[in-house]
Amino acid sequence: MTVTSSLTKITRQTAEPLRDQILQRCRLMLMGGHVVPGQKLPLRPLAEEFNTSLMPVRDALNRLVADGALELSSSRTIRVPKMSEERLFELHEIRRSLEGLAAEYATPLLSNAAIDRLVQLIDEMAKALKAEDYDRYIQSHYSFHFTIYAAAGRPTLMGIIDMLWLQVGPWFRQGIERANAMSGNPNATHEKVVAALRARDPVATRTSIEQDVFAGLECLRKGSWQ
Amino acid sequence: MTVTSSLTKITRQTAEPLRDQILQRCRLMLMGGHVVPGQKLPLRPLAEEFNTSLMPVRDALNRLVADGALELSSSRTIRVPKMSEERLFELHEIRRSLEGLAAEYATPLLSNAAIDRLVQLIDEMAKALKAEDYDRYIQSHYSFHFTIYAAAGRPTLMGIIDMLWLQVGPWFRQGIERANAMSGNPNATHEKVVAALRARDPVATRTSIEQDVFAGLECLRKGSWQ
DNA sequence: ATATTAAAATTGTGATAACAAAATCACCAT
DNA sequence: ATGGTGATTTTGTTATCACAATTTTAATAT
Repeated sequence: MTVTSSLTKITRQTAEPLRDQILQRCRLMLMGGHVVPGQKLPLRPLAEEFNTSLMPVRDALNRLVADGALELSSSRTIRVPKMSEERLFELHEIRRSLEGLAAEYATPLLSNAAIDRLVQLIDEMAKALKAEDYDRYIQSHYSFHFTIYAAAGRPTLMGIIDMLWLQVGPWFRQGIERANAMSGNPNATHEKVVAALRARDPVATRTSIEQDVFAGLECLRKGSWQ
Repeated sequence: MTVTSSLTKITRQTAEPLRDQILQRCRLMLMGGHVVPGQKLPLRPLAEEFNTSLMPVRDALNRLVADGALELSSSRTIRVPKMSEERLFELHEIRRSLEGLAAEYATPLLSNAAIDRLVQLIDEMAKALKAEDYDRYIQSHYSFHFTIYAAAGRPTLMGIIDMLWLQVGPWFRQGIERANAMSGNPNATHEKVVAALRARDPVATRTSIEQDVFAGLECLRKGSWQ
């Protein structure tokens, strides 16, 4: 039995440290929901799957612990955190505040071409939902939001938002899957965001992003996140 | 020549990892402004000063890099970041947003005893300024703010705020020293915060904390942060 | 069957060593 | 003095190993 499913080996590329390659892999696993809350991530089995020594795995996982995406249990084993209703709520409060801020700043700065791309991404999300291709949905959804946040030109702010997404990641997929089954429309708020951006109305953009974040919270809190 | 001034050695305590002890030391150095922006922090000399091997130092410093408190230069040496006016502004935007949020939530939760303690801390800050004891000022100032934020009962939010303070730390001291020389009164906003808390007025608390954050920014941006 | 306990395996932490890349220094020519 | 050039040192990264603590497993007694 492997720690994670289907990991291809890490190969030594000049310049890029193994640690960073492993970190990127782990980030994708978390963001994509390919990981079970509460699951242990022991260093040695992971290192064996990646075909490296302990050290780069240790570095990558410690980084994710620092970001709150993983946690050190009482006995120091590294685990995917479980979610409490309080933590879920808190994460979305912070998300609302910071993503609203980023969206507001992005409003005058986003190019028309970028806004067109947002429309494409909304379409892609809808298609992915219909096809129940949740990996693609999650990818498009991430692109939609971070296309906006990147335009704000606030690297530290974007880093923190990214950190928050990483913490919500493991629960996002199941929330989307359930919402899709219940035939809700997770794209309604996205269209409001685009409309506000088109109108170049910073406050409206902020408000619609805030609504989107809280719609996402509702989506998640209806399920079992234990 | 040593990397940092006057570091006592780290001794192996059962239970607490060396990494965490070193991390705590480095955090105090950064928060206290006992570190020069742009300064290199090479692993081996630091490990020698702490009397440990590379590994726990490496872990602690990598953690601080993850938090944005230190940076990896192009050639991978770890350094105390320099500050640009943009980054300073961005950090304070985020601080305003999140510390305002935390203060608002703390308003109904802070005990009367805690509010009394805040008044004591304001007094302590004033005395420390008069005595030009900036270490004590920084300590009291930190306690003042985080007594409030801790009461909000939002651990993730507090962690992010703490991370932001760590990033501003190296410039905070010189800002305070200069403001003190110019005989400004950095405590005026603190008294407004206490008044708002006494009145149990969440919006007023938020507003006064936001004002305090931006007063702090003004304090810093007047100087040379390069 | 169930609880207890001891042995075995597994875990993260930390030390040491090897390595390549980068930075530094010394030396020399101009 | 100044600029270049090669040798030396210093750097972070990674591998390997030792260790104590925890977890798991297995055996035993009730």
